[in-house]
Amino acid sequence: MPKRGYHHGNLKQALVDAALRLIEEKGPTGFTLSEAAKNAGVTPAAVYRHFEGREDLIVECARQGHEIFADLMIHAFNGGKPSALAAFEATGRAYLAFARKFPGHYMAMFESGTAANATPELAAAAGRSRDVLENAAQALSEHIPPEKRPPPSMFSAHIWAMSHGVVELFARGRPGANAPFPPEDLLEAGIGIYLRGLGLITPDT
Amino acid sequence: MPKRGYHHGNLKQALVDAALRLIEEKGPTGFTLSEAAKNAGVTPAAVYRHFEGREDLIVECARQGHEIFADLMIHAFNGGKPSALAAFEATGRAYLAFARKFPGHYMAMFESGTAANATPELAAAAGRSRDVLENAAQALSEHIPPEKRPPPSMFSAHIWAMSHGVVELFARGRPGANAPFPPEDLLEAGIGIYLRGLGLITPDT
DNA sequence: TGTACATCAGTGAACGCGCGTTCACTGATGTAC
DNA sequence: TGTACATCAGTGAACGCGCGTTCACTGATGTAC
Repeated sequence: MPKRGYHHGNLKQALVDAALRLIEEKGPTGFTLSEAAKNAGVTPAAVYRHFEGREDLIVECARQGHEIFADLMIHAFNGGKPSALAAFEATGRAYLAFARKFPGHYMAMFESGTAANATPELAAAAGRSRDVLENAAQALSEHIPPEKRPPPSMFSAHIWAMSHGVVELFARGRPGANAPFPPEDLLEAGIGIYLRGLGLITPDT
Repeated sequence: MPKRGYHHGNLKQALVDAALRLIEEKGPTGFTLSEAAKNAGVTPAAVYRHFEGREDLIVECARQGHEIFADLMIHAFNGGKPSALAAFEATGRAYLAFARKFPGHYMAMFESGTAANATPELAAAAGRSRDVLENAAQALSEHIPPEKRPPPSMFSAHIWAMSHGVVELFARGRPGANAPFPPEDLLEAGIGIYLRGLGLITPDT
């Protein structure tokens, strides 16, 4: 029901959406409160009815991102079924899918320079998505021969680092960036090699 | 010889240094031309004697970064001695050492959002440092059993992605970021597992 | 159903600020003779 | 060595701009009776 009179109806979310679009276009620091307000069809001053200021708006973007992220990852992991390995690989693919599908959220979460503990709400959401990753690593870790088993948190840090690196270096529309391979393939192959190094995939697989 | 009269003497480099310090402190977009000029003890207008503008100054920072980077990596690789593997691992460590020691350069190169081909000089420097990485990967790649040998450019992309990811996620002084391990150890272990997955390290090593 | 009124969610004008950039200028330096 | 002069490398004032934020305000909505 798009009334669009004096009152907006759902301005808070409209501002978040506008901010996300701007972050996606110009990066987290290229976005301005005034422009977000304008894109939402509203005066800059109206923003202060819903947020404390510019920073607070970015924090809300990041928070929503973490919620979506955690949900997607939980769904992909699927309780470790059908196998710990398959679930783990699905989780890796979900990471990249999230970065691709929600670039504004991704940037707000990991590239905005906002402290992960800016607000209790953000800290909680960020903790939740970190836990998902670590749980997936933990579950898989039990299938690793003990003598070559790294701590699960190191394990998940490796996967996270490679995923993040692929996103930043090869999955962005950076001008002049020549992605040698589709990022999905690149990441899947990289994780595959890594897991083989842990003895989780047999050489003949 | 610090004369410091009306003429500065080496303003161009002083501006680059000031810009790098600011980028390091506040990120690539938090830096302003005016502030860089002030830090170099000079009027903003003086910058235009040496650079076309703000963007041009960042590009020069990135260019110098790529030169240093390539030199360091070439030195670490050391022509593949004493062994392709050892040289490769030294190169990986050099990557992280560079990011740690020259954070301003690193950010200007990889996080500033400037096109890699903004100027021919920058493109040349960036190409040079990319080639170093790929050559190291190429040399090592010949020791991989052919049936599990990925294209060298994919190989180097994996290592680069993991290195970059470790830098971004765990080696920054991000507030609220709890690095579970020293980044050096994290990266070394990660690359070790990856190389084992390629059959380059025997399980007993 | 109608009216009075409190509350909510916007407006729009104003502010002070620092930015990037331009311009005519001037002090310092280097060179020719 | 001294002088005239071209060139270089800076100054400082000015500009227009968009920013984040504040403030008193007002139109729209919801609720009590």
